Amino acid sequence: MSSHSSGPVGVFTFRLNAVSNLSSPISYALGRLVGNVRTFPAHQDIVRQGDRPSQCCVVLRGWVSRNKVLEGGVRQITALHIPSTIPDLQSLMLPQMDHNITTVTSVEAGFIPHSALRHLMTEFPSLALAFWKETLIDGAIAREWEVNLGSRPAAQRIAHLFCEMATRLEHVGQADRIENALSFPWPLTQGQLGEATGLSAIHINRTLQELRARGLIEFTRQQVQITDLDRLTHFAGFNPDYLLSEKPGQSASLIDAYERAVASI
Amino acid sequence: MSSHSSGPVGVFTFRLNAVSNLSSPISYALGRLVGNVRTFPAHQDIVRQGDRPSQCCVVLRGWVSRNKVLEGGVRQITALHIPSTIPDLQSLMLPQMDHNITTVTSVEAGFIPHSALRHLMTEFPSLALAFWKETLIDGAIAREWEVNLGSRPAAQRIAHLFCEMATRLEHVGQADRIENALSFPWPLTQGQLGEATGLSAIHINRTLQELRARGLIEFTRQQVQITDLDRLTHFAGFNPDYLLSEKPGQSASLIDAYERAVASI
DNA sequence: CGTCATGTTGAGCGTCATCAACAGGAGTGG
DNA sequence: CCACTCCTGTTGATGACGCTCAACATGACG
Repeated sequence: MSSHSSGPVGVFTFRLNAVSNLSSPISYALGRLVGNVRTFPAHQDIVRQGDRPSQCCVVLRGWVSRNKVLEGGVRQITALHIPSTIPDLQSLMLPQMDHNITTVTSVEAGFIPHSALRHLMTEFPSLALAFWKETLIDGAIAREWEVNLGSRPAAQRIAHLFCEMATRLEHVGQADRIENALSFPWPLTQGQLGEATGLSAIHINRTLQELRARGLIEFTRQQVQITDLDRLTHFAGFNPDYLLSEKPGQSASLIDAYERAVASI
Repeated sequence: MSSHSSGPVGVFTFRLNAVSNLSSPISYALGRLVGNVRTFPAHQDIVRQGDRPSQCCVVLRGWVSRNKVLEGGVRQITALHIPSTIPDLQSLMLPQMDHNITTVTSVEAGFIPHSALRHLMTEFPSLALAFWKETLIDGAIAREWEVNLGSRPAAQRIAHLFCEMATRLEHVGQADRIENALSFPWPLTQGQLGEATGLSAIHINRTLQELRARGLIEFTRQQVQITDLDRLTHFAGFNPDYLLSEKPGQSASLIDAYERAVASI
């Protein structure tokens, strides 16, 4: 537990320890680098396609989306990010952003200068491994979204997204489970859900009604309730393996060993 | 230039230098680790979903696809890989594969044991940065595929894939350019093209005819010819920036500096 | 025998339009 | 200061219509 665990940065350092298996000194140092914390309103770009950031953004509260906008104005959401992640970490290695980072809800975000991150990476080489692993998991999620967009009909596509977000939210303690039922906040409008699934807002509306009629999900404003997770999982063809290809803590040994090996040179 | 540059491993070490900006000693060492080179027939899995590989696969000749198969038997191709890449590099960090690696053509592939890669990464910490960067570029390509699958109509979707592959192939010298025309090998059947774009094989067939009728592309068996790259680029809404978010050689300074910084500890 | 080609049919989904519900903000009067 | 209205923008809901694309044919070509 770092001294930051109680503030807004706490969720960040907590995740670094639990999910990314970073050792406490590294996550503590990272947490201390987060500065310039401020609040963004909903539906606002934090980073834009074509930008060349000199700092990275840490999401501390709220949801953000990765998205690209086509010439015609159509927007495709390619990923959803929940708190404690660094959505534009790639700008450290790829200077020009290929997509936008946009707030979904009101968002509290902090910033870490690239220079500080680079310095910390030379001090703790295993940090690069942790970042690489984060990127690999993002990649696995992106692949599953490709399958969703390319191969599943509308109802299953929406259901699959709900399954994925339910799993990810529960994993960071932001979903309430009672037996086989799961409820969690859902800040996306039907229009945004359409942008994420490649469907029109109208068709989203009708398909949601179908899912409700089947008794698979319920909506109370800003909140989704999955009545029977097993049924929804089966309906959507959801397999959670891709979200965390290993049990938490398992890769700690690799990262620790790497740290010791480099330090001993 | 390593001593391997003339053999099949040459394309691998060449790309490590040119694209990944690895220094010659590292790429030379990596090239030496490639062993057990053998040839796979077309349409065969090299690595399967659920596998826990203990080695990584280096594609030396031919094309492979990343793909996932749904319960109903529908296959979604999420990425295409051309020679000189390591498609299952992620198995170093995420032990369980979330997707299949399948040959498209006949493929020559070599293998590097995880243990050797891990050892080399402790010897050259900047190798992790290079691998991370590769993963980030893969991620940028995956995002563009998500946009393709979710937001573009059939004709533009296919045209966009042709633009992407033309650019990537030309980048490694496997496309012939004459003025504004570009021709390159195209080993995918119409069925596989459908699996990559989320369209039925029949609709692929008809849309290809439409593209031919518009004079945008021509087909000779196993070969695609883009008659006017600018026109096709405009038609598809293709912007090549995401493929290499920087000019080759630009990130060499970061990786070199990282190598020196860690070595000087 | 796999791949490409071509016709027919219909389901799935997009587009356009309208309407209700709701949340702010400005102004008004109490 | 608070309550009430009016206005406006956003979201969700619903109907009518048309187009894109999938499903199931059946041949033709290597």
